[in-house]
Amino acid sequence: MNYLENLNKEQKEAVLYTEGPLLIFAGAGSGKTRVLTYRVAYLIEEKGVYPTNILAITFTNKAANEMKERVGGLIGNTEGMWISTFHSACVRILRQNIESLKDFKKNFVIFDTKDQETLIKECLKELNLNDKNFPIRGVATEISRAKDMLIGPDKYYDRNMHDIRKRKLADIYSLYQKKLQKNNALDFDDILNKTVELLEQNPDVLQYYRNKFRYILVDEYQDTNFSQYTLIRLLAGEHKNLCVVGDDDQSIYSWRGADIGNILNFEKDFPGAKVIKLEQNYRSTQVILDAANSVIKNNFARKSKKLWTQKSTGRLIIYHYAVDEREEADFIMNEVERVIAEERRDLGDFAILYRTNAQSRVLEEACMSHGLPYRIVGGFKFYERKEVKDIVSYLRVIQNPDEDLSLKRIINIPKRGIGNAALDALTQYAASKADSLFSALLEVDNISRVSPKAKKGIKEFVSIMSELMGIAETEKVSKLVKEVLERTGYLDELEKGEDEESRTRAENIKELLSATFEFEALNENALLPDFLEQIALMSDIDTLEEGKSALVMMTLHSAKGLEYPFVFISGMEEGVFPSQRSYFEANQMEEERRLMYVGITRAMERLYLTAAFERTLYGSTTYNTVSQFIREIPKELLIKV
DNA sequence: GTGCTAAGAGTTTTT
DNA sequence: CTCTTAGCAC
Repeated sequence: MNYLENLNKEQKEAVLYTEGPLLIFAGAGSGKTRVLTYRVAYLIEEKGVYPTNILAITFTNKAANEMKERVGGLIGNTEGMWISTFHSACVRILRQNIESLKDFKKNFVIFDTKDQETLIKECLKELNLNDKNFPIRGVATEISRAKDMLIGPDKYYDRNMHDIRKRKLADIYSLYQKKLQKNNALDFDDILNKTVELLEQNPDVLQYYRNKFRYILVDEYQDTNFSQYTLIRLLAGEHKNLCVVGDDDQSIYSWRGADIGNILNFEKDFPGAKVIKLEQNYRSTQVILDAANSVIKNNFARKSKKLWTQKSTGRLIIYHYAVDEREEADFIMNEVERVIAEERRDLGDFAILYRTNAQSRVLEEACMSHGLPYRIVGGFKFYERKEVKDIVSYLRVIQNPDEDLSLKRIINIPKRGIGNAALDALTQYAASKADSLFSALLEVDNISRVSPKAKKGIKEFVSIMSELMGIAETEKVSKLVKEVLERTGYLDELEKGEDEESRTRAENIKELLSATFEFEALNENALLPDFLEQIALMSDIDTLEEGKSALVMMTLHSAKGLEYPFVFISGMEEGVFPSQRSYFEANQMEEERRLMYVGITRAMERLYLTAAFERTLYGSTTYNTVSQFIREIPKELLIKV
């Protein structure tokens, strides 16, 4: 196989070592994706492994698609292989098997963060708890952390009996789970947890998938949480043909439950595991690597490794200390323009990174005033916009009429004269019959407390919905969305509005429609559940189109796995980066440092670090000192301009 | 039941 | 500072 010639000694070893547990420590830019894709190709072409016996897990859909493409490039096609994120793979397993868990039906929907918050709010109300003592986001995080650890409501209660507040939290958690079940909905965490539950409780299902996935690869293993780890152990526990790739220095998701211990303990978990370190970097210049190495060596909790390259020393790192954030942004834009003019580079060669999304605004304004085309990853989420979510809610009710949450959202959109009074009566009626809100709508004639006006509206709504449900059976998603827009009069109403806002909303709706066409072009026989799943599990970075000639801006987190010839890291100030909130704990500060390490190693040719003396963020002005991470870079690597 | 205004709360990172 | 929510008047 001639393509093995393209690999260095360690990479080759990693590709050829196919049987038994293998841990690959892959430093930034060390050709990790190349190893993974060659490994898959090698398994199939040389070892005669069936594509259907391969499971490759990545963290984003973007990474999964990239891997599919590259494997396809090596061996022709990737049919039969499962190359996907944890979440997509689990949804796929659950769609087949969730009914053996009894609590859920095949047509379940996925609740995003916003839906979760709405549901928790309902729980608080029912339990007479106020959101002062139980801030919704805080409760959501607490529940999510418990779920990451596979701790259910009962176990959570048992563990925290001594703590009055946490006992209440256990009540919320428990009610929250009941409500999810009633809505026939899973949140992000449950997608993983229910899969674990399914496999643990059904030996035959587990055996099926163990036999099916003879070879398992997991990318970004340092970012796995306990439930993902458990899932992998379940699937790989028998044959142990498990290859995990990761870099403890790039673990930046502990706040999401990721446990760096999973990668550090791999050799204990899988005795006899082979360990390979990839330290040769193919991405960056020596200067950039020296900076990265010297920053990360301040961390204690890590496996020692050192990136090196055969590339030239490269240019020094440019550090600019600006007066304020506007001047900082201006400096960046001027520099971009200068380099483009003098060195004939493309705008797409530049990326600007920052710690928080809130920092993007000034940069965006600067791009506009300089007339530079730009793309921002994240921040605004297309599918969380009001108008888009409205239409998606229609689709969700069509797929799963049990889902009260979306139903409540859309029942009076556009206005049908169904107000709170009617909704209360309906909710109570549904509760008394322990049935869904939708079923109460069908029996509205039996509910005396609903006004005639509301009854008329409800009947109208029900008839529209049943028509749409019929359409969903036979038609494609794009056609369905069109019908939703038409029959509900949603788009009409927006187009009547003369103001700017109505116009952008109408545009967003049209964008949603074109998203359905795109979806159909890529997924031939895909149906409504597939579409809803895709949009629910889509991450910001998945929407980044590559090869476009535009300046890219994103958070440091989003930038992981990407590379750009020119990288700017802005807001290099204490309190901004590292973030204020990381001061309390040493391991949080180490995580910030890893984030810095990730940021630095995105740069191929040149790195810029910028800070501002005065910064206005969230309406108040602060004066911060320069980030400690700049001081951790040897002076001789920096030029101050 | 709808629509407006005023006050209040929350701002790290996200599958 | 901005977005959301709650309360009030029609």
